[in-house]
Amino acid sequence: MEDSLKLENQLCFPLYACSKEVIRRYKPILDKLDLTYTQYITMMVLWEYNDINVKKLGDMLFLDSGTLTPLLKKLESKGYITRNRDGNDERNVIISITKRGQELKKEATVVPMEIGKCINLSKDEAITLYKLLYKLLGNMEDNDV
Amino acid sequence: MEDSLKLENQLCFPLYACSKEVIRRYKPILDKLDLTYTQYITMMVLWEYNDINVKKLGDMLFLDSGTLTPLLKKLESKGYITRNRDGNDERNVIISITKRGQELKKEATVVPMEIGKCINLSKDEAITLYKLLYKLLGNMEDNDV
DNA sequence: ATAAATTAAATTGTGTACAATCGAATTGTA
DNA sequence: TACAATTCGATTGTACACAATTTAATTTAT
Repeated sequence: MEDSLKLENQLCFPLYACSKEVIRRYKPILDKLDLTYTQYITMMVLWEYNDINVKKLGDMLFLDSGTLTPLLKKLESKGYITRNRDGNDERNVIISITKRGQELKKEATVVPMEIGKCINLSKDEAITLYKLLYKLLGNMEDNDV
Repeated sequence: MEDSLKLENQLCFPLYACSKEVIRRYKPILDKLDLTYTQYITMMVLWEYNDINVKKLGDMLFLDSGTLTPLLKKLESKGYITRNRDGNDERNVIISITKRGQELKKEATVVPMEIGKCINLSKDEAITLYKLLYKLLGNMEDNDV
């Protein structure tokens, strides 16, 4: 009972530590693209979908407008995206990737491999971890919708 | 090749999202103790060791002095810890738990169970996830020491 | 048709995170 | 024993993260 308050018996702590450490490994790689990790995952969504509004982007990335608004303004100032109100519904701001943003994808192709090297898990381990993390994400979503 | 830059094919992203979501589940529980998540894991170390210097605390929590210094000052202002220079080596600041900090542990005993409810993984799944996360942490440490 | 409710983004405020740098204390070495 | 290198904590600056609130636009219900 007492032991449940030991750091080593927590599941959340290694989750938190791993997340931070992996992101720290991204930094020197992403520095070359002049992107932070959060900007990088935002660009990943746009590389796939080209256009998306802030709300949907936030749902996909688990981020709210307080985080995204300044981040998107920064990406806009770098010329990777544009921000425009939706003519059909002026409440929405549609984020669109620019040509320059598209081009950035080519430079980013090396990133996943570089990260894979320092992650250094077997295919099986990576798949197991991946599935458990998504299961956990799903469990938590069930719990508060 | 192209697909490696899709969000859904990343291992880091669910790690990052899970970490944030779990910590968000801690918030309403820890609010009752007037602790943030980072303050909570700091207290967990002190509940176990009573005294520790900032350097060792940072090594355990994967946090640096830039994060810990203001956080420890806040815990000090709440009366849960004290901060004193080490007489033997004035470079070190020793963090010690106070009586009030010890008492907080009793109130915190419910926290792990509350969190367990929303994590909602089987024992086996939790153990597998735990081991994989620590393995990953280990792999990354090997890679840059 | 219009007031009330809802929705989306932006803003504000607090709290991390961490790289880079600084200053004081300590240690290693010529 | 000086003095260079190292170590530790604090500080500064940038970038999230998110709760709570605000503002504007849209939808719903009367």
